[in-house]
Amino acid sequence: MRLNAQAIRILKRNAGLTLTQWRVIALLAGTDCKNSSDIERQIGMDKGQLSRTIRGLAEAGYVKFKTDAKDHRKSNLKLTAKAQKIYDQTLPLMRNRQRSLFAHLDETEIKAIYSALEKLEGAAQLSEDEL
Amino acid sequence: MRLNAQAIRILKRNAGLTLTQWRVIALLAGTDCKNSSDIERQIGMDKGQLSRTIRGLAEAGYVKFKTDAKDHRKSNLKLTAKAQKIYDQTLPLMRNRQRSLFAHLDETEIKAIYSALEKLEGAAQLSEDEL
DNA sequence: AGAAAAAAGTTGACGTATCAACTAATTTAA
DNA sequence: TTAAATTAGTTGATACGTCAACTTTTTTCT
Repeated sequence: MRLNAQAIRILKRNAGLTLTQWRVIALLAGTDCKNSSDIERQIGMDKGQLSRTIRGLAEAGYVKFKTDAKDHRKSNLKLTAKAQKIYDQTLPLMRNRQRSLFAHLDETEIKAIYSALEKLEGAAQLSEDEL
Repeated sequence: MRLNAQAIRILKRNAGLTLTQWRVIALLAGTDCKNSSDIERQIGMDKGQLSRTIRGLAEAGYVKFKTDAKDHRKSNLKLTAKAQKIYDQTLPLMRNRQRSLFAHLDETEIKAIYSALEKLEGAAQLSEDEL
């Protein structure tokens, strides 16, 4: 989407990260998400893509993972210091962008968008049989 | 996007087409677009993807193309009878879907969405320097 | 306890979006 | 008229989104 083009450039130039890499790092840094499934639940991202993204982050030295002691299916993720540093540096940039994007919309518009998108998603989930 | 999931299923099941293939066929059938650049201008689709989509359509026997007599860079596209038939069969299905999607939104919401998306696109095009 | 179901992750496949470099043909402008 | 710029289209690369099949481990149910 064009809407993300700016974010993508910022991330690439300032952090050397892709958008999905950023999202994962941001969730690990800023929420209590600990493993792949937590992230999946939080943002509804595909398991498969998540798996590959995390592997990429691990290979690039941004996360380490260790199998959960109690549930051997899970592996708990932890950001490295390197990742934490980049996160701290990059977050303000992303916040600014977010602000400047939504600065052009008034409250009504923002509400309308969210409500309309919700309805559209709902309608989009009807099965074809009902058409 | 999830919003397209339904369209994708309809196209796959009823026409054996992908979404981009459908879009190209629909433009060739329903507008005066004649070549790749026309389509590009009409829906802002990427040249490269367009080129590959058209090649795919040609290989599947949906379009034929012939170099323009006056401008040898252009190739004029023409739907085959096969494509035209599928288009005629599929258009009603897609129209129904479109209607049922937007049926859930009132006039105000639709306007708000369009206006908000326009503003967002505008804001998204500012260069990072202005942040 | 043992079978069946569910959850966590991995991997493969395909489609879509975007950017960039490139060739060939045409237009423009010096 | 010739050199430079533009336009049409192709090809390669990378990222993203979604679906499906599969393994391993845990939970549920009887």
